[in-house]
Amino acid sequence: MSINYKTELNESQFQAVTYDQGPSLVIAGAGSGKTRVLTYKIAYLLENGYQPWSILALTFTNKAAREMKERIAKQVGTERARYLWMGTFHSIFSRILRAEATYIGFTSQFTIYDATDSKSMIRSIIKEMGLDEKTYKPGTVQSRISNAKNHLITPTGYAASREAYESDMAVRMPAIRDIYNRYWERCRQSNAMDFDDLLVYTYLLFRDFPEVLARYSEQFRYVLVDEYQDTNYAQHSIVLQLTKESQKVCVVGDDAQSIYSFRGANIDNILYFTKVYPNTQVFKLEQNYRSTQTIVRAANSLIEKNERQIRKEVFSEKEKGEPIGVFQAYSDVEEGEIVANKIAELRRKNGYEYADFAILYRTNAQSRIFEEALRKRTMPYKIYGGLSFYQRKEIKDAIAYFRLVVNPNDEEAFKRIINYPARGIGATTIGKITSAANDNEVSLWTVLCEPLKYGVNIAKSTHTKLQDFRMLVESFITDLSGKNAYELGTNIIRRTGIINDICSDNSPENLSRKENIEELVNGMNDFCALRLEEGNPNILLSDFLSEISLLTDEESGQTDDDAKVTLMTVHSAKGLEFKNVFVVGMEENLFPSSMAGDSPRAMEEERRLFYVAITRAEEHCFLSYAKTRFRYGKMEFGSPSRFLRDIDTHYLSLPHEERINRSVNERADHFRREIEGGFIRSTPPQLSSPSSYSTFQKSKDKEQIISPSLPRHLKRIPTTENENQPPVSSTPSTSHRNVRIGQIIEHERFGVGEVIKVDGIGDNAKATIHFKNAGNKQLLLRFARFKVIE
DNA sequence: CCGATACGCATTTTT
DNA sequence: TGCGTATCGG
Repeated sequence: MSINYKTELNESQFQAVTYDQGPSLVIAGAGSGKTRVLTYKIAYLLENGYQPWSILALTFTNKAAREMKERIAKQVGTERARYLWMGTFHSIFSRILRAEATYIGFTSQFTIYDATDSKSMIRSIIKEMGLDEKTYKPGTVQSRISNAKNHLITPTGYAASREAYESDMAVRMPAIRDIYNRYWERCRQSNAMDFDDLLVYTYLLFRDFPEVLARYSEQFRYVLVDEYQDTNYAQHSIVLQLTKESQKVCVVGDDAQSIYSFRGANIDNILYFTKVYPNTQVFKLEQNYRSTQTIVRAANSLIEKNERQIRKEVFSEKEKGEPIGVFQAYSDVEEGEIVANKIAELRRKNGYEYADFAILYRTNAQSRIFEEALRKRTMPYKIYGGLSFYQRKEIKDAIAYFRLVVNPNDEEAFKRIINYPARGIGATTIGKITSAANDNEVSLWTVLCEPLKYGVNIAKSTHTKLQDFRMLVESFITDLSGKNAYELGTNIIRRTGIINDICSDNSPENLSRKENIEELVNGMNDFCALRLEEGNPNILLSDFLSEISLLTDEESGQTDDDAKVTLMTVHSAKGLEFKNVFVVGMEENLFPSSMAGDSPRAMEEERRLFYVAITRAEEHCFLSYAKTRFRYGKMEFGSPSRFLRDIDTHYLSLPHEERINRSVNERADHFRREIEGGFIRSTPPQLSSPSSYSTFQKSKDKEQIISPSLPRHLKRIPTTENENQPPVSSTPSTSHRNVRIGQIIEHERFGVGEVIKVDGIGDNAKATIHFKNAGNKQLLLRFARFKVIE
C-alpha cells in the first residue's frame, strides 16, 4: 500500500509534506486541505524511517485527533498508527504527567479539575479569606488566574510581578495574588490539576528536570501541531522546549481563523513563528477546494481589512457561484421567517436536503428565534451547544464518587458527595473539617479519617456518620485494582444509594436522571468491552476516569443520515462545512459583539470570526440582519454590521431598496435620531407579520435538541436487545467461533469489514479484520460483537 | 435540609 | 427576558 504523493497532492501540498529538513510553517487557507497535508506528512515520515512512537502530533480537539488517526490508519495500517503519539495537548501532556508525576509532587492518580471544579474551589477560597464576593467574582478571578497560567506565571512569579499587581489594583482586586497562591496550594493538596495546570506543570517538568526533557525530546524526533493559530504561550513554549534542539517541527494553521484569544490563544505564535525558528520554511496552501469562487473572493475582500495577518491569496477553481445574498428583516422574528422561507425555497428549487443547511449566529441566545421559525414550519433541526453529558448533575455526582475513590484527596469531589445522598453531614461539619485541613495543610480526607487528631470539635453522632462514610469509600478503594471499571462503578452507584435516590419516585426529571446514569453505566461497560476485544483486560476505574476527564466531546454531527438543519455558533462551526450557510444577526453590537468595544485587536478577531462563518459555505451563503431585536427583555434597535461594508459589493446581492455601501451611515444616524427623540419609544415598532406567519398550523414538534451524550467512542451503537446489558465478563458472544478468512462481517462499532486473518483457537482466537471505515483491527473473537453477513 | 423567593447578570468555550 | 446563585423561612 504505497502512496503516490505526487499525484494525490497539489504542488504546494506536496512541498509541505515532503519537506523534513527543518522547521516548517504551513499556512493553510480555509478549505485548502490542511488535514490532508498533516496526515500525508505523517505517512511520509513513517515511510522515511521515522518510527510511529517518535512522532508527536498535537491537536486541540479529541475529534481532530481521532479523525486524523483514522485517516492515517487507512494509509499505513492500524498497527503502526496506534503507536503514534497523537492527541490533544491536554491528553498527551496528562499522559506524560501521570508517568512523571513524582517529579512534580503529584501521584499518577491526580484528578483533573474541570472549569466548574476550579471555579468552585476559587469561590470557597474567596469566602474563607473573607473577601467581598461582589468585588471578587469567582469567574473573574478564575479567568485572571487562568490567564497567568497560560503565560506560565506561577504564584511566585505573579507575586513578584509589578505588572500583575498594578493590573489587579486597577480593577480593585489586589488580593488576587493571594487567592492564586492559595488556589495553587489547595490544588496540590488535593492532588488535582486544572486544565491550565496540565500545561504549566508539563513546562515546569521539562524546565526543572533536564534529564526528563532529554528523554522526551530524544523520543519525539518530529513534532507536528495542528491549528497553530490557537496555541497559547504555554503550549508554544512546550513545543519549543521539545524541538529547540532538533528543530524538527511542523506547525499548520491559518492566522485568518484565529478566534480563541479569549481562551488565551495568541495569534502572534503563528505570525512570528519564523522569528522563533529562524530557518523556517514557509508553505502556503492557497487553493480552496470547498467553496465557489464568489464565496472565496468575498471572504478575501473581507479579511483584507485586517492589519495583522500573513498575506495570502486564496483561490477557488470551482464554479463562479451566486452572489452572497443579504437580507434585511424588521425584527428578529421576521429574520427567522426569512431564513426558514429561503430554506424551503432552496429545497424546492435545488433539491437540497435539510442537512445541507446551517444557521450560524454569534451568540447562543439567538438560537431560540430560529428554533421557533423552523418549528412553525415543521422543519427538522438540531442545535449544538448545550450542557455536555458530563456536566449533568447526576453524572457529576456519580463521577465525584469515582474520583474520590481513585484520589481521596480530591477536595471538590469530597465536598460534592460528603452529604449526597443525604447522610446528615451539614455545612457546619464541613466548615470545621475544611478549616482544620487548611490549618494543618492536609486534605479534607485526611482530617475526616482522624477528626480528633486534627482537633475537630464534633458530636459523637457526627463522628459516627463521618466514619461510616470513610468506611464506605474505603471499601471501594479496596476493590480498585481487583474489579474492573464497570463492576466497581455499578457497585458504587448501588451501594452509595445514588440509585435509591434517583429511583425514589417517578417524577419525569428523575426518569431522565435515571436514563443518564444508565447511559453512564453502559458507557463504562462498553469502555471495558472495547478494550477487552482488543486484548486488554483489567480496565480499572482510574483508566476510565483519566479517559473521560478530558472529554467534552458531544455526540458530534456525524449523524449525516438524519436530515436536519444545523443551528450553532460560529465558533463551533469552525472546521465544518455546509452547502448552504446563513450567517444571521449581522448587526452592530452583536456581530461584531459589543464587547469588542474600540479595541482594534478584538475587532480584528471579530472579523476573523465572520471570515470563518462565510468560509463554511460550499455553494450558497446568506447574511441577514434585523432592525429590531429583543435582548434582555427589551426591544433594541440595531444597524447593519460594519462587516457588511467590508465585503466587496461585487460579490453581494443587496436587498432592493438598500444600498449599504452608500447609505448605511445615513440610515443609522436617522434611526438614532428617531430613537433619541423619543419618537419610536412610545410606540413599540410594528412587528411585521408576513402572511405565512399565522396561517401555519402549530404542529407537534418532532425536532429535538441534540442532547449531548456520551462521546461516541465510549458508546456502543444501540442494539436491538434491550437496555439490560449484562456485564462484560459474562458475555461471551455466541457463534463467532469459526469465522473464516474472506467473510464479511458487520461490527457494532467499526462497521462492515472483511476477515483477513485468523490466529489461535478457542478462547484465544483472534481475527484480523479489515474495516472499510476503520482500517485493520485485531479482535478477540471471544468478546467481539459482530455478525457475519456473508 | 429543602423549597420558595429575590437578586443580579448577561459573548464566544477546542481542554 | 430567563437562568443560576444566595438567602431566608418552615
